[in-house]
Amino acid sequence: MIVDVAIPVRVANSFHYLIDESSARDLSMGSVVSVPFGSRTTYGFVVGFPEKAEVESSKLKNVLDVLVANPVFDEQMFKFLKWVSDYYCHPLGEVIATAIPKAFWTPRKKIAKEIKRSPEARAQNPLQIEYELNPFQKSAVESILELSETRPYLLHGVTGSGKTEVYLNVLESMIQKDKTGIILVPEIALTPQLTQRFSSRFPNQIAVLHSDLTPKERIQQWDLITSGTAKIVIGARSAVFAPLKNIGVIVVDEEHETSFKQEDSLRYNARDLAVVRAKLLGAKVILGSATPSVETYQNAISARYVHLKLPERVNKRAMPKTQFVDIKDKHQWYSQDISWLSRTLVDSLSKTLQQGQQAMLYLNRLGFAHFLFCSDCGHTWRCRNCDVSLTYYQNPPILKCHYCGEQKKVPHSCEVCQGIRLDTMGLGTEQVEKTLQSIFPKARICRMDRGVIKNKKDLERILNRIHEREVDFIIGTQMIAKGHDFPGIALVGVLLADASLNLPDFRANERTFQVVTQVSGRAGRADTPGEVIIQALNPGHPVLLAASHQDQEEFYRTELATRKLFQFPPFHRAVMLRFQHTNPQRVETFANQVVRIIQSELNRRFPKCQILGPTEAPISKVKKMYRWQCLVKTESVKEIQTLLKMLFDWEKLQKSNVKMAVDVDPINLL
DNA sequence: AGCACGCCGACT
DNA sequence: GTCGGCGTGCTC
Repeated sequence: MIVDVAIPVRVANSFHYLIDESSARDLSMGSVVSVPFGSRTTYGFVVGFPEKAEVESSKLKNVLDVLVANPVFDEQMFKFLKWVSDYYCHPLGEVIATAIPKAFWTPRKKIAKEIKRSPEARAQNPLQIEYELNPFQKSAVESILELSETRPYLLHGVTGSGKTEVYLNVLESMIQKDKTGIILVPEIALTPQLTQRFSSRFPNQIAVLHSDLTPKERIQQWDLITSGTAKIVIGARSAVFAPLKNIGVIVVDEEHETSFKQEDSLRYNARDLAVVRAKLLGAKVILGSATPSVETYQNAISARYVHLKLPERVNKRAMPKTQFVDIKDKHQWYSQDISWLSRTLVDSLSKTLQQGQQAMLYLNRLGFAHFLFCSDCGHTWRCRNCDVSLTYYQNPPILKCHYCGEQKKVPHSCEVCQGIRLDTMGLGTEQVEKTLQSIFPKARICRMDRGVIKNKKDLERILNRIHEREVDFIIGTQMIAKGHDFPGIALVGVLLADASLNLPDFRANERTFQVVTQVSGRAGRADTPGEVIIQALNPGHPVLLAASHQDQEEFYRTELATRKLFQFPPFHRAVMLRFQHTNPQRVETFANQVVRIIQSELNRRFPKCQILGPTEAPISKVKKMYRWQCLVKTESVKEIQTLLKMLFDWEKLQKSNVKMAVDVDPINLL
C-alpha cells in the first residue's frame, strides 16, 4: 500500500511511502510515522492513501515505524490545516508541526492520572462576583447567541466597557449547551487578570497555553484539552489550533494587536485564522477591541461582520479630559536642555503626587537614548550585523542592537577620532525615569518595559506594587497600553505622541491612533475623571485629535478613504516578498529578476494586480543578511494564490540561493 | 529544514 | 599532504 506523508520540511510537496497491509490497518489519516528521508530518518503525518504513486514506484521507500497510530488531528482539523497551508503558501507538514508540536504527540511514559492544575487555575478566587450586565452588554450577548446569525461579531467597546463580561456570559451559555470555547489574547503572560476571571467563573475547566509555561506544564495543559477535561482554552496565537472538541465560540480579545501575527516560519495571523476555523466549524467568532483594526472595522461597516457596540464605561465612569502641548514651542519646555518634557506635564505630575494619586507616562522607546555619537567627529555607533544604530543603555551601561540582540560595552572614547566628548540623542524610558527622579526626588517611580519585565513574575510583582499604591509614577512602553487594569491612574502623559506617525508604514496612522486611544483610556478612576496630556510636535494632527476626542468614526472614515485611494488593505490584499542574502549585489539582482517576471505575468493575466518595488528593505541589513522586498497588491485572494503558485515554480527555475520568503497579509513592512 | 557532497585555504 | 570552511542540491 502507498501512504502520503506530510513531512515538516521547507518543501512544498508531500512524499509517498510504501507500507505493508497489516501495518496499514491501524494507520489512518493523522497518524504519525517515522520514515527514511534522504540520508536521515524523520517523522511525518499521514495525509492520504493514494491508489498509485505519482513518482515511479522504484523510488518509493518503506515506512519505518508507526509512531502514533491514533490520529493527532481529525477530519475537520485537517481541512483547516490544509486551508492554512494553501493560504499562506507554506508546506503542509510544517503547518501541522506548528499546530501540533512534537512534544504533544510524542508517546509519554506515564500519563498523569490526577488532573494537575495550572498555576492560574490554582490561584482561583473562591469569591465569585456576579455582575449585572448593562443593557448594551445584555443585547450583545443575546445577539451573539442568536442561532440564525453566522457572521463574525465585532465587539467594539471603549476601554472599561465590560467586554470580558460579555465573553464570560457567552461562554457560560456555550458550556451549558455542552460546547467549548477558545479565548485568544495577545501575550497571555501579560494578562493574568483575565485568566483569573475565567478560572473563577469556570473552575477546573480552563486550560492555558502561552510561551511562559515550562515544557511540562505545557504538556499538562495539552492533556487537559485532549482528554476533554478543559472546556475553555485561553492562550496566545498558537491556541487557535487547540484540539478542543465541539467548539461553540472563538473569542479574539484585543483583535487589533499585531502580536496575533507570527513573524517567522509560518506567518499566520491568529485573528484571521480564528474567523476561518470558526466558519469551517460553524462556530461563533467574536473579535473584541476598543480600537478595531481598520480591516475589521471595514468588515463591520460593510455588514460582513455584525457590529456590536459597548459605548459606555461600566459604572458610567467618565471619559478623561485631554489637553495638548506643542513641544516645538520652547516656552513649553520644562528647562532649556529638557525639550521632551513640558511645564504643563510637570505641573500636573506634581499635583498628582501631592494628591497621592498615580500617573502614567507613555513613550515607545526602550533604553536611555536612541544612539551614541561623538561630538567631535560625528561618528555614531551602529550594529555590525544590522543596518541600525545601537541603543544606548545607562543601567547597566551597554550599547545594544534591537534587531540581533548583540551588545557591547559603552566606549569611553571615539573609535574613529579618539575624542572623548561622547553624547547621546533620542529619548528612551530609562532617561525619562532618571530625569523625573531628579525633578521629583520623593516620588516612587517604576518602569514597565521589556528591559525590566522579562517574565510573568516580574510583571505580577510590578502590577502588585502598583495596585498596593507603592508606586506614584509609572513609565512604560506599549506594555502599559495593553489591557491591564490600573484602578488608580489620575494622569496619563504621552511624551512624543507623533513619533510613530512618521514611520514608513501604511499602518502608521492606525497604530498611533490605537496606542494613543488605549493609553488615554488608562486614565480615570471610579470616582474622578482622569486627565490626559499629549505632548507632540504637531498637536493638531487629525489622528491625535481623533484619538483624544475618542472620535473614532472620524478616524476610520479618513483612514479608509486613504487606504482606498492608495489601494491598500482592506480594499486590496497584500503579499510581501522578502529576499535575503549575505551578498547585497545578489539579492538586488535576484529581486529585480523576480519582479520583472511577476510584472510581465501580471500584465498578461491580472492587470488589476500591481507590484511595488523591489526596494531595499527599510532596515536593509539584519543579522548580516541584506534584505530586499516587494509588495504585491491584488483585489482577490484567488489571484494571490495563483500568483504565489507561479512564484514557487519560478523560484525553482531560478535555482537561486537567494532566500525568498512569502508573507501573506503582512503586518510588519520593515 | 537537514544533510551530504564537493571544491579551495591553513595546519601537524 | 589532510581538516574543515560553507556554497549547492536533493529528499518519496
